[in-house]
Formats: sequence, structure tokens, C-alpha cells
Amino acid sequence: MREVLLGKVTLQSIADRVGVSRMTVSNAFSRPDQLSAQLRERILAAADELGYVGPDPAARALARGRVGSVGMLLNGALSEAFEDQVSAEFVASVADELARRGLALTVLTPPKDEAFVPARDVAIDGALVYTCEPRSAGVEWLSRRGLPVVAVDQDLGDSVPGVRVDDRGGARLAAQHLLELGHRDIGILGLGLRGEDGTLHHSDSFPSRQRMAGWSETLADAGVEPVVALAPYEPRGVAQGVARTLLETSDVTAVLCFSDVFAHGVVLAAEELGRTVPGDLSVVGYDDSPLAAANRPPLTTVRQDITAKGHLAAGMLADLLVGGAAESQLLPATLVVRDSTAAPRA
Amino acid sequence: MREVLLGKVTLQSIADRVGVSRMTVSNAFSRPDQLSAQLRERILAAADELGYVGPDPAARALARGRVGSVGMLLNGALSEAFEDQVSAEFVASVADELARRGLALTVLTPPKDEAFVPARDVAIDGALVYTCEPRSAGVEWLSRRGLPVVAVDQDLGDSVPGVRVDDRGGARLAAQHLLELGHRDIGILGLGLRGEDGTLHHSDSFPSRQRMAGWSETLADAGVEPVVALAPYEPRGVAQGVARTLLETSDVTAVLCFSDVFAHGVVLAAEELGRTVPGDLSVVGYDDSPLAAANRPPLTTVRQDITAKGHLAAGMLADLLVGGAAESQLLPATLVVRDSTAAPRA
DNA sequence: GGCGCGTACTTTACCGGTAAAGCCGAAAGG
DNA sequence: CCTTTCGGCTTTACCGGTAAAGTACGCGCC
Repeated sequence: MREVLLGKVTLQSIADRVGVSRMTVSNAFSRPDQLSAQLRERILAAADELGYVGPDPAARALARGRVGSVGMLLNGALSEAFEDQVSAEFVASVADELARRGLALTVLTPPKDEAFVPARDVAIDGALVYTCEPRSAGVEWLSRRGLPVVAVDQDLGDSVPGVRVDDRGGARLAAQHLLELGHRDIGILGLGLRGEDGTLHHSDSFPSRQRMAGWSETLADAGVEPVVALAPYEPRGVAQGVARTLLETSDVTAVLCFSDVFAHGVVLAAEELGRTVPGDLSVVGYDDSPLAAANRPPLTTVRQDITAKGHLAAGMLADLLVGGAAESQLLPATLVVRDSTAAPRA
Repeated sequence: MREVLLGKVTLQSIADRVGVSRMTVSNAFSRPDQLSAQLRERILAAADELGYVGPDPAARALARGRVGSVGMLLNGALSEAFEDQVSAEFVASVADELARRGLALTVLTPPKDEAFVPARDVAIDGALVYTCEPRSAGVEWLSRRGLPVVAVDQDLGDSVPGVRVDDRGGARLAAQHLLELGHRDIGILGLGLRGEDGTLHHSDSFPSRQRMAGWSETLADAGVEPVVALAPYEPRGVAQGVARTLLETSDVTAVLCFSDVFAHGVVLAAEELGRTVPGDLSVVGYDDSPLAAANRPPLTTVRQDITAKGHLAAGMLADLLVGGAAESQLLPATLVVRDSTAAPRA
């Protein structure tokens, strides 16, 4: 690597230098078995001398028809997605598995303007769809492009394979747990979405619907009518405020939460009001994020194996890319009983 | 969009359909001002009819010489990077700012094998280098490719612009704070890196070196010799174990920590040993992650504006890509005093 | 000694776009 | 009225690779 180049170093320039065809140089880099080791050495040496780094990824992508990178479609600003360590961990496990399969991960955020729409304009071989409300323009673009897609925590129809967690079953376990402890006045802190007018309504996302369904039906079967409150994902501390209002305006003895972050907010709100957990109030979280175990008191929660979910989703997509078929998977959710739940005071 | 296509829909097929040149169709999508609105309408309509989604990103990348996506080079497994919410938030803020600039973010993890080396083989226009120990093969590849690079929290030489935080100054503030409270027996819980033989040694990363320097020099100036312990990033709970040993084998009255996560571990270890914070032990964190404020007691910590750092770094790289010049920036670090520090018991 | 065959390269034919210069007719200016 | 200018479309010339088919030659084999 000692020459200063005027033009860009291409396969052709190396080929000229060595006196072979461009294709042979290409093979030296991409299919070593197609030429003699000796010639390959010479080519690699010449390439190094010229300061050649390797085949241009963009050109290779066009020629091969594969980019070597898959997208992950997120809806809100990415910062929201990472509000919760659970999402971050999911992304991490996806990236790790993809790396193992020789794929990079590209983050597709919602478009800021019409000019650049990630889901439409970024070169990818396929995509994972995560944390999107069902009707997302991004999903629409991906499908128009005909890209292989794997849905995560949502139902995009039977034609799109997906990885989902048995959130409904998990929520049932949580509700059942409270009922068994003897609670009859139960609150639910669900996921709210801020509408255009600023008011909150139930999120349409798969986990939100499923968890809500699981809680409701279990409580209904026992003749319990829950008090429902909603908190949005975004602003920190908001969940705590919502929780406080819930506790002040009702006499629930236990609260089922959409996430551990929410549950943490409930615990804080309870303490603000001078109520102890689990003495005065039982709280159940969801996800079993690191926060759950670290919380004081450690949270009873519904556990899902987020890392397994990430590995599985990434693997499914990688398989699809090489022509395999992928079958939707439903992962189990289990109840982890810790110290934030107890029988209600007599 | 009503025809079933045999061949792929390309600009050419639309051009043929409408009876114009391929270039005009290209312009209809990419440079609307180059043709009459009327013709553009016809072209767009024909494109829609044929089920054309838009110019192929890979082809466009090759022709334009720009990909529309930048990389973020990480060293450890990504999961480690996201262990700490601070890293996750940084990534999120980078992605947000990039999106605003019309760029996507691609995650570059360390190669699993020689065949696929992200830093070498992924199509990107530039890269941010984050959480990398100084001598990283990835950085080497990026520079060989001649890609614009922005360093984050590290020093890649004067030729590479970077965003750094005044970690040394921040650490000084933290140490000074403890000295002013009257502490003389001070422990340091620094960042350790697990070597090949499994033993821990000081991390060479910029933040690690700078913080260590800031603590050491401030304490040294006051004639205090700290007790130093190291904890690795990865396995959860390990920091707590290291902290416990530190507390058991020394009689420090305060501990300076590399991160809030570590500080949290120290608090837990102290409680295990029946010692209260800040009564029996003062603890200072670093970063002011969400964890710091949520911790019981809320942690005294050194705050850095992680979101600003992300926006700035992304902005710098985006500017570099459009030919601008970027100047290295040093962000301030400030001390946030909360309830985890107090004067030592008499 | 002709035949089949594998090895080691080369040839041909794209991949799907974009930049920049070129061409042409109509409106604007002297 | 002839020349500029300019909008609007076309032409030319790549961008930097790869797949697949083709060629040439040495070699073992019956």
C-alpha cells in the first residue's frame, strides 16, 4: 500500500496491474476456490500495494442483488423505543444474531419528511417490524418492495411470519395471581397512546391488546371489574403521575401493569402516598426487565425471554433471505413471583 | 398497481410505457423540477400502475456514490453496549438526528469471522466510532476505506474529529466533592476489561482513562491514596460482587464509580453488608443515567448530556458527508449532588 | 491416441440507476 | 426580426461489481 492514487482503485486497475481479467480479481476476493492460490497471492499483494480495500459494497450489492443488511422498523422516535431496557435488549440480541449470520442491522425510523422514507429508500434485504402500531406506512412500503418481513410482537396477517409472545396467557397468569392472593379491587395501568388532540387512548399494538385481553377476561371470570388507567410510553415520570391519580381516586389494593417501568412508577407513587408495597398495595409488572429484579421491593412480573425472541426473529429473517420458509412462533410467558405482591390487608 | 409483472419493474419499463426516456422517469422521482408537473403526473401514475416502488436503493447508491446510511462501530457484542441505558440513549439520539438529516443508521458489530467484516463490507457513507478500545480493527478498516469518521468518547488522533466529554473534569468534581465532605478513605470502582486469561485490567478506553486520571490526580493532590477495584462491563451483578469485596477488604467511607450502574451495585453491596448509604458509605456514580435519579437513595453523580452528545456527533458526521469541515468538541460534565453522599461518620 | 474431465482463467452480459452535457422549440430582449 | 435564454426532455457515459457460460490446456484412461 505505497502508491498515491489519482483514480479510484477498482478491480479493473488491479487486473491491469497483474495482467489478468477483472473477473479473476473479483474471484480472488469473493471466491478463492476459483483460482490458484499462487495467483491469488499475487493479486492480493497487488491490491494491497494499490491500497485496495475490497470490493465496493454498493456495487456488490447491485450486482449480487443482496445488500447484506436488514432493517428494523420502529415507529416512534427511536429514543422512545429505548426508553425501556427491554427494547434495547431486544435490538441488541437481534443485532448479535444477525452478525452471526453475516448480516448488519439498519435502523429504520419514521420519516421526518416525504423526501427520505427509510422503509422505502434504504437498501436492505429484508426487515423486522417492531413496536409498530398495526397500520404503519412503513410496513406498507416494505411490503410494496416485496421484501421478506418478520413481524415481532404483532400480527401482520397470515402471510407475514412473526415471533410473538403469549402475552395474553402471561397477563392471565398475572391476574390469576392477584385473585389467588385475595385481591378484588384491582387496577390496571395499561399502555396509552397520545392522540392528535393530546388525549390518551388504548394502544392498538399487539402486546397492549393481548395483555389487556388476558387481564380483563381473567378478572371478568372472577366477577371483578378492574379500574383502568393508561400511561403513554414517552415522557419519563408520567407513568408515576398517572399511577398516583389511580391510587388517589380509587381504592384498589393491587395494580397490574403493562411494563416493569410502569410498575416501578406505581411503586414510587404508592410511596409518595405513604403506602407500602406489598403491604398496602400489590404491584405486578411485565417483561421481567433488569429493573424488575433491581426494584425495591423486587417486582413480581411476567417474564418473557427477550433475548430468545431477538435471536429467533433474526434467525427467521435470515432463513427467509436464503430462501427458507419461516413459521410463526409463539413464545411462552411465565409468572415470576417476587416481593411486590401479597395478600390484601384484612 | 394492477398488473402482475413478469420482469422486474425498472425505470426503463416505465419509460417505455409512457414513451419517454429513462432519464426523465428518473427525474420524475429524484428531481421533480426537471420536468413538467403534467408529465410527472403521468409518469407517477404509470409507475403506480406497474407497481413500481421507487428507485432501487442499491442501484441508486452505486450511481450516486452515496448510500444514505452511516455506520456506528461498536466493539463488544451489542448487548454489552446496551447493558447500560446510557449507551442505548446515545444510539437513539444519534439515530434521531441522522433521520432528521436524511440518513439511516447501520450497526457495525465486531466480525464473527473473516468472511464478513461489517466495517469493511457494509455499504455506508461514513461512521461513528463508539465504545471501542483504541486499537480496533474496525477503525482500521474504516480509515482504509477513506470514509469520514467521527470519534465519540475517544481519541483517534488529530485527523479524526470527535465528540468528547470532559470526563477528567467531571471526575475531578466528583472526587473534590467527597474530599469536601471530609472523606479520606476513598475507593474507586473503575472499568475493567477481561483479558484473554480472564483477569481484569484497566480499560484503555478514553472515558476510563480520563475518569481515572481525574479521580487520581484530585485525590493525590489532597494526599489521599484511593483503593482501586475494577469491574467488567458485561455480566450483570458482577459489579455488585466486586463492590462487596471492596467494602469487605478495606475501610473506605466513600466510593467513586465509573458508572451509575456500578454505583447501584455498590449501594446494593453496602446494604448486603448492613451498611446504609449515605450514612455509612457515600457513593458517587457517573453519567446521570435514569437509574441515578430512580435509585434509592438517588445517586450523586456526574452528569453528561448524552442526548446532546448524540445529536452533536450525528450532526458532525452528516456535515462531513456534505463536504463540511468538522471541529472536535468537548462537552462539559457537571456534578449532580443527590442523596447518596454525605459526610463520613465521626 | 482420441475421449472425457477437471482446473484455471476469460468473455459476455448484465445489475438499475444518475450526472452532465446536448438538443430543440418557444418566450424574452435589444 | 434575429439573438439569447431557458424550460423540458434526450443522449451519452459511466458507477464497480458478479453470474454464468465459454475456452484452453494438461492429464489419466481404456
